Amino acid sequence: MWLRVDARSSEPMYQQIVDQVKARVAEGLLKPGDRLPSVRELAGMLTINHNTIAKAYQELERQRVIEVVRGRGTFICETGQAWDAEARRQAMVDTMRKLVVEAHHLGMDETELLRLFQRVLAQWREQREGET
Amino acid sequence: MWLRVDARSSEPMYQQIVDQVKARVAEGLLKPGDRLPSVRELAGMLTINHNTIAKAYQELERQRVIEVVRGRGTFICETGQAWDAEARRQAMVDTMRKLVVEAHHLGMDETELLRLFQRVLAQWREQREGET
DNA sequence: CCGAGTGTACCACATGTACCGGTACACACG
DNA sequence: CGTGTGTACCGGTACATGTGGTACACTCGG
Repeated sequence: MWLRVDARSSEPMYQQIVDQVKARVAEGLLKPGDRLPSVRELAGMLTINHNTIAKAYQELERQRVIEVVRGRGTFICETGQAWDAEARRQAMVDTMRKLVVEAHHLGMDETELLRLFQRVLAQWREQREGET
Repeated sequence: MWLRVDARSSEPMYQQIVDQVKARVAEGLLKPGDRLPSVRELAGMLTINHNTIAKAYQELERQRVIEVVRGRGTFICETGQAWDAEARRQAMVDTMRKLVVEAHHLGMDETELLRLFQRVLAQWREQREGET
């Protein structure tokens, strides 16, 4: 199974689902048109309430990751269709700024920070190619 | 004044204080040995409760950003003394991974993402040099 | 020594919100 | 109509946040 949730995590279960689905899409394991399990089906698999799944799906739909068709199911949709792209891009910049500050407090050089980021990018590329 | 808090922000006020102090330190506007206002003094300036300031200071002390001397005040201490450096470094890696996923969903290439990060770094360096 | 100023440790309380579950409803398809 | 889909609503629990107040321990200068 490509989905796992931990009820004891500090991160809420619905958020874990959101993150994992987004990651699978980014990795290419979930492609546009693919259908996700129904809320009750997935709830049964994970033995949690279907409302928790529904909340995750609603968030994913808000982010234009999935498309919901009442009575039929939910499907992965094309990427790059985000309506709030500019706001989310700005949020990424804010996150990066915080990374720079945090790096400084950990005694990391700017060069080290950049190298770390490049390493994360490289690992991502490896994993993505390995699973495809 | 180098500190501003917004009570209506989704981010708690004590967290805003923590982030801003850390940013000022990283920028070099606050240097090791500099003294912060007392909890009651800063509370008066921002017209919020002293307990909120105390919470921010405790968090800053936990992260080894400031040093507390009972009866004297709080002072910026040297950087690179973090005790949980490894855990915080790992948290940075997790943040970077999420950035990669988010970039993909916004239709950003890995090259674009890297360039954006480099630009943030460059802006940071400019601002830091301009204010010093 | 005393007092003012410092951070700290409590407490009680109100507020808002996140989280999750149960139930019932609305829609699509065959 | 029945089954399967997502959705809306309500409620309970828990937690985070912020406030106000009080008291305590410490440092320093008078």
